[in-house]
Amino acid sequence: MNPTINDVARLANTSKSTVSRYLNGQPIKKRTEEALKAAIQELDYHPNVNARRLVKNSTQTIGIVVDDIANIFYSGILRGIEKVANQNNYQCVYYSGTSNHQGEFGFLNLAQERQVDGLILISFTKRSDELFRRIRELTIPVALVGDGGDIAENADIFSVDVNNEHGIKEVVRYLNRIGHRNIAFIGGPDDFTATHQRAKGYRMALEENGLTYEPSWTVPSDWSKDGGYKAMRDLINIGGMTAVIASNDETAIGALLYAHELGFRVPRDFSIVGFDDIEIASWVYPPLTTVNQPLYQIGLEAADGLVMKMKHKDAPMKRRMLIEPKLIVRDSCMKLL
Amino acid sequence: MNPTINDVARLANTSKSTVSRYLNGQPIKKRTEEALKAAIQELDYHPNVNARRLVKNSTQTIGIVVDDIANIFYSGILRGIEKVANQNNYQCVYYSGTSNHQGEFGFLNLAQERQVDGLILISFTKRSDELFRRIRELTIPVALVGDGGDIAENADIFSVDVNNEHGIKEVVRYLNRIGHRNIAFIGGPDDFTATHQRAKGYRMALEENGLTYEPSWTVPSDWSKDGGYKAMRDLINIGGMTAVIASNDETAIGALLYAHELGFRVPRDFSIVGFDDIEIASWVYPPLTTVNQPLYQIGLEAADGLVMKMKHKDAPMKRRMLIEPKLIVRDSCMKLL
DNA sequence: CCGTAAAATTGGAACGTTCCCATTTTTACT
DNA sequence: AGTAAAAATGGGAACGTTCCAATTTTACGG
Repeated sequence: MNPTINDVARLANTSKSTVSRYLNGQPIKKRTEEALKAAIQELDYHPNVNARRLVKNSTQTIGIVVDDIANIFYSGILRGIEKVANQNNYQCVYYSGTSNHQGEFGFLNLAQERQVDGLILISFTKRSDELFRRIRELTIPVALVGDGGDIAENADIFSVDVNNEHGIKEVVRYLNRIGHRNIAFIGGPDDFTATHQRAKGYRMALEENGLTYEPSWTVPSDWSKDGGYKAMRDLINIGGMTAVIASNDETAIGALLYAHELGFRVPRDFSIVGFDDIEIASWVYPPLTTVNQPLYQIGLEAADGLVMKMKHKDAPMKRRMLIEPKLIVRDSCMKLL
Repeated sequence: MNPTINDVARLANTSKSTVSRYLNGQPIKKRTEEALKAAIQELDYHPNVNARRLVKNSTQTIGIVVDDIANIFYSGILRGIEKVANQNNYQCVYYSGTSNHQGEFGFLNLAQERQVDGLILISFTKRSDELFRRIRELTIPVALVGDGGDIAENADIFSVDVNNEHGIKEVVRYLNRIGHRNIAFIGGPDDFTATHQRAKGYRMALEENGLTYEPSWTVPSDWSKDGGYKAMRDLINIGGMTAVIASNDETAIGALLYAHELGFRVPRDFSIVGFDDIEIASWVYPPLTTVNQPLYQIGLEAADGLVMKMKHKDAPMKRRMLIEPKLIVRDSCMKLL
């Protein structure tokens, strides 16, 4: 029904081999090239990608696995990946874990059925040992966005992550510099590795700056706006702090909302800092001081490492990459004194 | 290198045909079934999807074309589509127009190379006649999210859109009911069909409610936060209105920000309404009254229509579906009198 | 235990490419 | 013009499935 390479060959008075060579950019005599072009146009021929993939045993495709495609947070990362993929003539297919009914490891099928030549796994939650075991059995290269830990490093899996610890330290240093001595901290959910890294950064930075650590000023939360709202309520009940570091922007915005509702002014009564620098961090009032994660760059690096490995199967994979986030000062902190 | 169906057959002492039939859920004798299961496990066999696609000339895949995957606005729609797709054993592949260097119609390749069995095009900008011409030449079913217009309707292309006109009318009615007589309007960019529908709804609703139309109270904008900011500045310079309808939430938030910066209080000094009900509409202060677009449902409907057509090629395609948006009252409007 | 109908199984063609290798054509040079 | 080398071409196998027609096995009544 659809025209095949044979139909083209017949019409152009040549052989399928020649057509195939032409399609793949190999040299062809001028005269036959003209004829081929005409024939292809005439028939509206498009190569059947499935046949090609079968014989080449490769799909020029990168599988991108995310918890939820629609999560705004991944946007920048995806853009970075797509950029590199397109530059190198790879296609992207997205696999959203939650919506597929094949369970946690459903994405493995993408690899096992030879639908993709490489895989990028994006997740910021703690990854199980089982996961690494399964990945290691795959014959295609895999790159991780988020924490891979030592296991990944030892298994020829490339991982790109942000230096969370360092990011929070920057925040504490900044607050200290503008006069804050009493700094509270709103934590994240336990299953995210960033939660622990950020909490650790907070503790260490207090120490490094000679600020005392008051246990009741650290309250756990869940990275949601409502969680931040509640956490701020708890903190205000305890009282005594002049600044609050929320370990992500959404929580910070929740905290901001609660403060507003209680009639407090930010930053006059409380300085608030977030983390992530999501787009809307600058949309709230006052625009939020926060830590920018270079998501685009993260995507770029992850894809770059993967593509390298896909192109040169024998090349050793890059190991691990820690990207430094940057403090973005807006209007949600007040200079004391 | 990878085990094939033949390897499985050999190990289980049967033929590839039997294996194939087993894999496709057809009846098999109990004894051979056991042997097959064991062999498949033993070899860690996974069917090669490309071979299957070649012979079946079908991929069980839906292509989803968006301007930009990362656009938050599409999130809900994508979730709806994925839901239906998964329920019907279809896979989704996303094609993001802008990042691919194949030009405006690059997505056509997905269809022409037989990578997908159906296509959902998501876009809210005006679609060109050229586009419809090209779509009509495709041999696979296509569904549209956004305005298809009469052309789509006449070309067996199913489209799902929101009743923008009606949505804005609801807003005007509501504002009128709580006492507003002087209502301004911030428009959207010209190339979005929703822009015109919403503007039309505004004009018509004023008339229907006996409110006078003041031309200078309609200012065009671009659906960005900064655009809303500037539009509000213009409006305040003109003055006289008690309420402002922004034709999307992002603009409304920009307007809100400008009002705040100038020291006005919302809703005391101005009532502001948005459109879309994006997630953060409830994150700003005050939480924004807006019109909710049932994005999830839109995705559901679009996918449902497409799947129907893919399963029964002969069935007539659904025509056009207009979904009614709903007014969400939050705290950004004040009751007058 | 045979005959027969029904059920299960099998071998081989087909899907549309790529790629190898043998053959033919073209080019370059004496 | 003749020849060697280089370039272009064409035929056919291979990729790993599905599906059809033909064959073998099973089930069962007599």
